[in-house]
Amino acid sequence: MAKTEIRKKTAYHHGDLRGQLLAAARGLIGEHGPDGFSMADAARLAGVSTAAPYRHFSSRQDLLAAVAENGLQRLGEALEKQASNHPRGTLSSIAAVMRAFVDFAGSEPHIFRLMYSTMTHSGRFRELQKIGKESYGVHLREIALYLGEKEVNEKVVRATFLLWPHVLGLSFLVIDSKLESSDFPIDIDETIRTVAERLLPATEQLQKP
Amino acid sequence: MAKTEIRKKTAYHHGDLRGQLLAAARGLIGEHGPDGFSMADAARLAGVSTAAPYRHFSSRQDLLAAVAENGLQRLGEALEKQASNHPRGTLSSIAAVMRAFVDFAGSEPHIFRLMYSTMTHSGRFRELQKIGKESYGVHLREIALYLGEKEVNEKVVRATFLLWPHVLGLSFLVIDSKLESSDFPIDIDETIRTVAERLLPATEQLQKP
DNA sequence: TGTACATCAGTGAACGCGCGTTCACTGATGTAC
DNA sequence: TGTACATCAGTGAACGCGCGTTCACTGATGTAC
Repeated sequence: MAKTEIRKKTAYHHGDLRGQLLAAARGLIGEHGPDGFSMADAARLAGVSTAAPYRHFSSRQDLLAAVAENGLQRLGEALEKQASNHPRGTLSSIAAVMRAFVDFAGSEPHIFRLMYSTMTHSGRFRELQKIGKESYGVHLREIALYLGEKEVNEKVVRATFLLWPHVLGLSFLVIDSKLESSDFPIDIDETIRTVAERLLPATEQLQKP
Repeated sequence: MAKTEIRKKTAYHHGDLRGQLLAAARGLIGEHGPDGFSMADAARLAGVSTAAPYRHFSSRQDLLAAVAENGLQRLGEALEKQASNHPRGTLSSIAAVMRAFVDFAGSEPHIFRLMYSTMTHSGRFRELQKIGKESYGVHLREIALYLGEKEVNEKVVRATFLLWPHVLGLSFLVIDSKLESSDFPIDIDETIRTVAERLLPATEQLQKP
């Protein structure tokens, strides 16, 4: 009985077709971008008829959104993992989380871009935003710990919004190889550390108004 | 003769079809995103046969790249204009340029995203990068003036790369309405000023290694 | 100024293509008794 | 445990569609003499 339930989830007719389609889509998008991905290709890659995907995803958009969702989830896990490699709530854990974010963008540029553009325009906006907050939540938590705050209050949010844009921007610069093609070498870790050191103390200043 | 030369550029058979196609593409992309734009639609909007665009753009990709190029040019002009509204090389002119960048992104999200994704993947990479540098150049110049440097040297580039990611990141946050949906209100101008004030002095520190 | 020729922007019809999606179906798995 | 029925994941063929692009063409404009 227990065994049956497991099989129901992991191996039915085909195995885990939903998962395989997701993986296929991830691969195709990762290589050729969202435009270079088609429902038919994904089906072919999974070794299945072109109609099969519609048992698991209601449309192409739906599968695309699932890929974005999956990316956000993996991003969240990557941040969590890096955070756990450092003493919590220190400058170095904050920097590590920032760095992990940038690295994710650099290693999966197409997926990363998809994640951030799907957020805006998908019908699954809310779901995606919820998951987005999970990865964003890692930042919030580290900064709350660093500032010695017990909850995510206004101060913590403001401090996070001081660092967050920088991380996002760095990510896009990395994707577009702007740092490499700069006339002078830019060290990402150094930049991140400087930014964190300089900006976190500014939180007080921001709170007044 | 002079009149003839002018007409040659502005009004031939159709008028300025190239310009009208560009405008049509801009409109379509601005409303529905790059995916919601087709060569046929652009031609229809310009009131012309579906084959006509190919006299001016060799392919869909080519027209897309032209839209991106045009966007970068307009962005550069917008930055220039804002800079000229403030005393040069001051914190307020730097902040104004940063703000203008974010505003552009907010007012033309699809075009903005296209600009930054086409940069990476178009065959016209180099042209786009050159124009990209024109807008980036406004930042560089203001910061050079602020730091009292006579040329764009390493110090200036490093300082710019300390602010630049922040601007880019803020832009994407604005596009995705992350600032509005934040639990606490975030003031863009305030954020920008704080970042500039805190980060510019860090340039010295960065130079050592 | 007038005529003959060259140029080239825009036409309209057509192409092949691959895609997203639908449909009635089949057959393996799960369930009730 | 065995049988009859229900479920539903995957099939394979087909659809209509709009698109990007090509082609031989036409006719207005520009140019040489």
